[in-house]
Amino acid sequence: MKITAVEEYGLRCLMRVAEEQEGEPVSAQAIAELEGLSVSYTQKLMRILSLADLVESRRGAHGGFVLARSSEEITLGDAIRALGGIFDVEEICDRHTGEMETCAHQCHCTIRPVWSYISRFVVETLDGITLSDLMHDEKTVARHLAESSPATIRSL
Amino acid sequence: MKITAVEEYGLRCLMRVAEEQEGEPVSAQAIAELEGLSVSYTQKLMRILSLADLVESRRGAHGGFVLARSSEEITLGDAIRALGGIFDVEEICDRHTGEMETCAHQCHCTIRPVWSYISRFVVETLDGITLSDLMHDEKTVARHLAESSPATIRSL
DNA sequence: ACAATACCATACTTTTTCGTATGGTTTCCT
DNA sequence: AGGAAACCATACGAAAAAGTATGGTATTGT
Repeated sequence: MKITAVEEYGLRCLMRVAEEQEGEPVSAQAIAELEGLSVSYTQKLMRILSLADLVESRRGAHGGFVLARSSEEITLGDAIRALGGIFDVEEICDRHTGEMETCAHQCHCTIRPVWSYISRFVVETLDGITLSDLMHDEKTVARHLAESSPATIRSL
Repeated sequence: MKITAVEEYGLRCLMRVAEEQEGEPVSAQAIAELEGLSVSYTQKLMRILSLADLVESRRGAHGGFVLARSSEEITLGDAIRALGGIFDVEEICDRHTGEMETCAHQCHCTIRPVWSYISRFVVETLDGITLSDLMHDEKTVARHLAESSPATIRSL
């Protein structure tokens, strides 16, 4: 179970835009320097975020990217979904080899509810954290996590 | 955030061995047919499980694979760790591009505790479920998950 | 107007993961 | 003994992901 490069770096880039205090656009060039990424790659990541309507782009001199909504209105869940998404039970079961018409476990799959449980937890956790939350220090975020215990994960 | 093919199929193959009631070895050929995988690929997956000491192999006629321990003593966490592992915060931060000596967020990384929290939850959940648990029907597993709410996830 | 800045869109290369193929070794059975 | 069953080890090819490059378009400022 892995976090992809696009998710990891894309989220970092998004945070750089969110952290801009004056509301000025942040250029891909600037983000690339801050994160140690190439400008090309940064542009690619920003385009994904732009197409997902998480950031708005401004062309031309002094252009760059600004958040499409306030940092309180964008959750980590929004970001991760845009950048690749969280695994889903249906997706897992659909990825069977072509030799069988349908998932070998379709009728009697006991692994399914485990993935379902975990992915639900992850989605709820990420949806409960906004970019604004992340702009505080680690302890604040940790406290926020501990206090926001997902309640619905018990209802399978 | 994705579950890899090796994790998915490897776990299924392991379950097929666990489900063998008589304690007879299950051949890669037999597992391949049950799961709709090629024999080659199944062998590769079983080798991973074998090197991780989750299964033992028996060569020769009537050979195959048996669990190295009882199904009560092998957890999903053991299996996933053998098959690729769960993402780790250190691993994420180490995967920065070569242009910077160290992670751009080293001193002030607020995303870190979120991944830490999630990975901890996943590890605890998977470590709390044995292959034996999975050999019951979905409802049993679901109930088991709901009842075994990880307690330590709050202590960051 | 024109040059500089910066995003846009797509194509390309490299790396990793996925899956297959092959030749070899061990064990069992007759 | 000898052949068949089954794992072992590695090499190979295909597909997906990661990352780069390039030519183009829009905006700003002089």
